[in-house]
Amino acid sequence: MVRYGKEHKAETRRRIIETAGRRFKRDGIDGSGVSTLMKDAGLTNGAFYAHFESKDDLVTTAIADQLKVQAENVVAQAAPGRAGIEQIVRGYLSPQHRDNLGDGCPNAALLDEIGRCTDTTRQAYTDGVLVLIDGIASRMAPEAPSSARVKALGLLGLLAGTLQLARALTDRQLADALLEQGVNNALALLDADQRV
Amino acid sequence: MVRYGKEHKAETRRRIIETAGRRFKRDGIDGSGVSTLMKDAGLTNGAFYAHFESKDDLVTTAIADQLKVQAENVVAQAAPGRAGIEQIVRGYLSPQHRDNLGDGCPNAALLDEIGRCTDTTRQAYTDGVLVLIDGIASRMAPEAPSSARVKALGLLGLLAGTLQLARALTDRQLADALLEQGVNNALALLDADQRV
DNA sequence: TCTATGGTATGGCGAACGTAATCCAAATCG
DNA sequence: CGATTTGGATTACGTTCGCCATACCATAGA
Repeated sequence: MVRYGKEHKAETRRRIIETAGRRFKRDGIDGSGVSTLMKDAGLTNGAFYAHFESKDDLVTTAIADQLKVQAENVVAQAAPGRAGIEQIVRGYLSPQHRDNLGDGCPNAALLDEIGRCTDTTRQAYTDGVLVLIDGIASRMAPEAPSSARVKALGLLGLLAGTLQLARALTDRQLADALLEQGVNNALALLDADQRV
Repeated sequence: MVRYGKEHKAETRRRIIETAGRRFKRDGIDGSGVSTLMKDAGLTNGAFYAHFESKDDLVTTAIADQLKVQAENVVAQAAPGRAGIEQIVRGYLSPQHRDNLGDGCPNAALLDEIGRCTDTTRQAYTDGVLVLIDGIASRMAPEAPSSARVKALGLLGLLAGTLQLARALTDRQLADALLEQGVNNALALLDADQRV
């Protein structure tokens, strides 16, 4: 077994990606400096460029990683079919998720900032989100028509936007009510979809 | 009496607020420096602090202004009742709006960043968005039950999230399809609401 | 002309990204 | 098994750019 070899560097790289993902979600991409990101990983800023070409390189990698993890969680943890979707929706639009930026959905935390990123980053985002989307779509329409993907994207837009709005409001009661409304909206769309 | 006339300074301030609103929406809050913001207004950075206490002060003011203008546009331009809502929804989830950051909705452009702002800024956002929301709510349920406000917030969340998602995707055809799906979703919610 | 006012020009200070020069521990080889 | 090599990490630095402040100037009204 290699002791110092490839595993060491790969593990360090992984740690940077994971802690950076959390930091980006909490403080934003522009709001997170390289030296802070490295301190989060227990390193100093100079080591950064042995792992990534640039901050943008890390941003792209971290976003892809966040979406991958989220997709795995969806696939692994949620029940199949409509029951799984309802489970996902209720967990997503919960006060716990609203109040936990770091462990939460990267879409809700970063979506408008991602829209301003480089094409490379947005491409990685697009690829990553489609994997997540397919995990959701398979539960919305098991027969999987081509429109299922678009419907799942529509659902994700609703979820992310509602959560962002709940996070931005200072009135917590109103934010709570909005989350409930969001759950009702999401479920209503699913039911309307099945009726057609 | 005042030398330059009150109008002059007030007009300069207004110009800064308006150009800053556009810049924030295009480049983000963290992505916009004070000297850039002032250059946009045709001034140099030093003059900034004759008009605002700090960048945060401008951020708060600009967000409030953006929401005020948006609320006025909604009230002024959209027809009353359900027809007005449909008009708003179709305009909001249009490719034109998606491709025009600077003139677009401040919620879609800045929502997740606003969630990370100071309490003061978030309070100003909350106050401002509620005015906008009431303009929408009055068209959703003319009898105006207390839940109309929450329903309108739910709709705004759907609209903003869907538009953000459409902006982040690199696949334009998919983004177009998502916008259409968003329109259908929004209208379905309105109809479901009326049936109850 | 005198003075208040709005704006410019300039600068301090810190943080940002990125690049070395150096260090130290593990891996390899004679 | 000791010397050498390798490579990940540290420290330090350069440059740029961020926010914020102030000394000065130009203008317009009294």
